[in-house]
Amino acid sequence: MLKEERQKYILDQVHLHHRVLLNDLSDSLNVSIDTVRRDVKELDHEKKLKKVHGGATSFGFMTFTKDDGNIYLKSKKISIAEKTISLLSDGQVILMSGGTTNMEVAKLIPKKLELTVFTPSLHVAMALLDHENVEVIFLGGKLLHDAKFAVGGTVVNALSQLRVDMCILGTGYLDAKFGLTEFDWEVIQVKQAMIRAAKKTVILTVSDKLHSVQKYKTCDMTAVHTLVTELDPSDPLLDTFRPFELVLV
Amino acid sequence: MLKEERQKYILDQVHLHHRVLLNDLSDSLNVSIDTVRRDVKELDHEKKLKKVHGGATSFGFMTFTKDDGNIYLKSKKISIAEKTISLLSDGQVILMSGGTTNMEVAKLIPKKLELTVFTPSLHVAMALLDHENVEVIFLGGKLLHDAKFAVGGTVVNALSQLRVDMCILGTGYLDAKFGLTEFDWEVIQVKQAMIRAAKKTVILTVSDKLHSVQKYKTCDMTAVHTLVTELDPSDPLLDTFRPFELVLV
DNA sequence: ATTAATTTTGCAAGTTTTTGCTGTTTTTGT
DNA sequence: ACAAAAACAGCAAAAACTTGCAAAATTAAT
Repeated sequence: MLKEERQKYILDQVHLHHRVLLNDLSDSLNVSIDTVRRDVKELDHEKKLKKVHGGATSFGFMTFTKDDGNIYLKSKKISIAEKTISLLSDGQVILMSGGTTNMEVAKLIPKKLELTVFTPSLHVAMALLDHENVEVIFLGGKLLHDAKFAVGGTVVNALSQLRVDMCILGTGYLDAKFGLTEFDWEVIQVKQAMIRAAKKTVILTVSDKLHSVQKYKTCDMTAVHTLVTELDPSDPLLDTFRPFELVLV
Repeated sequence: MLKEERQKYILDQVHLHHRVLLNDLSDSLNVSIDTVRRDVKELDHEKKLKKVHGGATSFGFMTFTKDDGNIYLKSKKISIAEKTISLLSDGQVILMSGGTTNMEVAKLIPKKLELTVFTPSLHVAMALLDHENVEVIFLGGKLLHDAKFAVGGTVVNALSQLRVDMCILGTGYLDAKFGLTEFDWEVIQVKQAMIRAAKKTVILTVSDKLHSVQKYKTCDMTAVHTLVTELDPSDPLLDTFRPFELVLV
């Protein structure tokens, strides 16, 4: 197994579980603990994850300690959020999924902007309610304990009766070949319904999550209209996505 | 378990409950009290929380209780919440409205209690999601900016299809003659639907709100099965409510 | 294809961290 | 003031980390 594959696997595991133990990694990768240790050390140095005693955690893990080492990731997300907001205009009706990037969008919406937002995310809803001129409609359903996100038939059903201007998907992994993928089946159902309900689909993703594939597929790249990352639109990392009819913001 | 996980759990608990006991932490984390003590000491040194004798508190809580003189009100509500929890049992399906008293109930639910809870309140939903064994279903709809509470046809509609064991109404003013009253018309609609959907109606109210009347009426006293206040059930202040078939907790 | 240079990997010895336990001191409530 | 609970300090075992080094694998060059 190549070193790159290993490190990618490690990153995926960290993103998936928010934390990993070096022992588990060494076990499932069939390499010595030293090798894993070195890999994690490297990834930590590249700010891709945070090495801790006995394992590693993702930056998003520490929800309450905002001023730790994840300033990099946070600033990326804010940059993405700012770009996203330029896509919005008065009177629009939009859908927003969950995720920390969408949270930043919700927080940064200008006070004067008049919007109607449907969302199944508790956190996003909460953040949106700070804005007097935003009408917030929560898509109710069974809530996932970890993601604070509503899933299930009620949500999908409610979405099937909507036809909104835009749908902003926050989390998720993106790959030119495999499209948008996730690791939670129930979330997939909701996101697919969101895409169906919207005229345009906007994907927000930090560049770390580009060229990554997870277990389940939400949609093809052809379903995506706009891709927002913190990278410059001309960045070569985005080349594989150019064949599609995307607006790279 | 990673040290980081532990500390995150501690921080989450502190932020959620505003105060934690070292013993409880040691218990639920399955580590020695010394380890918890060291963790809290560290977090205190990092200014993430405030260590106090026997436990820790969040910074926000301290200022809240000191500046606001409402420690009394808060302790009243906690007392009410504790009484309310004694009404709950494993496997029940219940409805919870919003309000700070219901929030306290949501926070204080024992970790082991298995419940299914429907609620239109963002705050209550958030607090409930802390409990692994509680299934939380959010009743979606248009959210009120101030109350963080879902109202409107969707909520009422969803409620009309439910038949649950109990409905716990948190806010509201109570009077023997005029029944339960509110000042928000849209909230009334939802509460009425909640009462219709439940076999039993439980009202939580601090004694300050007894014998008060607001603009709109939710229901008569005859619709109420149980009344929970911080007062002793034999308190003469409750005399006017005794003619009704109430359980005074 | 073979050899040399470079990188990567695994191992062992020594160091540091973490954790639970001991007994002692301090704090708290009555 | 006294008993109970909590905090502290020191200690020892276990787990995790570091470093240096040699074997193995990968890459580059002849």
